[in-house]
Amino acid sequence: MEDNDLLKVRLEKIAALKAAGVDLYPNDVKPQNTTAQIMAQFGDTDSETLAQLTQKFSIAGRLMAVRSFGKAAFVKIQDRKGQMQCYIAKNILSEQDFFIFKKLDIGDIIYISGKLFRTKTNELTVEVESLRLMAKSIHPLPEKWHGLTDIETRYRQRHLDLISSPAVKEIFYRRSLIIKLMRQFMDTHDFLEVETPMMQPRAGGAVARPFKTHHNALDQELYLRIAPELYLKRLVTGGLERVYEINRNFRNEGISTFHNPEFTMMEFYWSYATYEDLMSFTEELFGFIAKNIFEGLKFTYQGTEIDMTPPWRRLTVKDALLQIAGMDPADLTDSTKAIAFARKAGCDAKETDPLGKILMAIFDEVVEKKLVQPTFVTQYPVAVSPLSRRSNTDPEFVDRFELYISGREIANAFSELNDPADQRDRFVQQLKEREAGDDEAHEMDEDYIRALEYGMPPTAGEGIGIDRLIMLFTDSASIRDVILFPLLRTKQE
RNA sequence: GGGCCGUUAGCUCAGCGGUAGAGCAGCGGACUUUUAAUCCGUUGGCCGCGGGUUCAAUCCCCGCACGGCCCA
Repeated sequence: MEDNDLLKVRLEKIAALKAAGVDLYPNDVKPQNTTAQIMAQFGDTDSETLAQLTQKFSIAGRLMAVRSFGKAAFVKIQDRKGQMQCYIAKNILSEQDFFIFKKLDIGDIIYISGKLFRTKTNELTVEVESLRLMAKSIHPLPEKWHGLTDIETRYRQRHLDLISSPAVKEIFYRRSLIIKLMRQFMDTHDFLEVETPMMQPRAGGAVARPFKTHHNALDQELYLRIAPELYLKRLVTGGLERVYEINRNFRNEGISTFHNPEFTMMEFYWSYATYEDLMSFTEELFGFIAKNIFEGLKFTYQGTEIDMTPPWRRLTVKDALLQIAGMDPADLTDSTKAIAFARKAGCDAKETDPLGKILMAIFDEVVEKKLVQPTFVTQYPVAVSPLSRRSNTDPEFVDRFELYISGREIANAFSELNDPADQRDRFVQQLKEREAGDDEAHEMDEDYIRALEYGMPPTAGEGIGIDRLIMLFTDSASIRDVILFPLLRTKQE
């Protein structure tokens, strides 16, 4: 299924260019300027001053528009930072260069050089003195005005999306900036950036289904990691004390506007800190990013103003269930009552489930979407937190929080469980749930317990979903809009 | 996994039981200061795929594929 006629025309042009001795894919010219740099430097310079300039400028990029008058033309060249208008005139170019210009198509990569001037309408423009074809394009680009709107094509052929939509390009520039800012913030606070295994013999550190793979030489099953947690805490035990990792996690679960099977997470561990320290730290980190991007702590996400001014709301899971879900205090301690409430709220709950799990199912169904402004939900049931430290005030709950913004979980953090005996008990409990049919329950990890037995300092750790954070800071409705190549089903012909 | 929606020219979209339309892009022509340039002319379609209903299907029905949104 090829665009036959359009392709044929371009192939004829290629033949004509070749016959005239034109190299279609040279690599011997380097542009000395970018469109953005010229604009920044001469955007305010008047015509008279420009006319005095003897300096030549050269830019390269994709030909995006041609307005031709026969013997002259205005064209737009787009490079990584923007677009610039250029003026082509037959009496300025060499005969060969003008011949090449006439054979160009929108979408070709070209190089031009010349002097700057202002047009009648005062637009800063390069008067082209010489021109090179740098790479021939044989497929037509999306329409110039509407651009590319077909969502499937946008994700499958992201190059077309990036070429035709400056707003998309802007999102990925901002994504890079946000991650840079996070690194800067962590480095400033004396955290060490590390990399831990993506392929693990046991997929631990979170509650999720893993992807499975196989190493041939070792003849061993391996899992793509669902979290780096257990490795990062080994490093804390090893004395690194403050570590962070920004990298991909893989979870073999459904795809939605908030879930991609591979997603980016920043996880960090901070010795001698508690989950309460992490709340303040998170407020500072998010504030640091927001101030750099928005020059303030308030911004709009999908039509709703989000205010990141600290301190953020803090409430316990229990209080959230009482105040927001409208549960009765008796429902929180009685499994039968909790199950009845859960069923009424429309979530499944099995009689065999521990109470804590049932409560969290109600939380996810009823409370989550109502937490629009930044909110730390604290004190999770121990049953759903196999790696968190028990609370000193109530051992059935743990010193943990999840951060919700715009009704979505953005971060998960807790004071780490560093008592190896308790950790073993938790793993044993998880094994029981696995045997009861919960294939997401955590596996036993003897190596990890052994590491804890050497003594891990009291530590707090946090994971922040980078893609979701970037959605928030780019006002994106879908996680696919902040991931360059989101997973799609392979198309079969 | 379920529900709803979409798939028509390279792109953006109309059409809707009687055999395919527009704009942009392309091609030919005019034009040396345009800004989605303009003006004249013009090429281009397995109407996602497979069945069915019908004298006749892009249109109605069923299935499939891919995508979107919502739900689990």
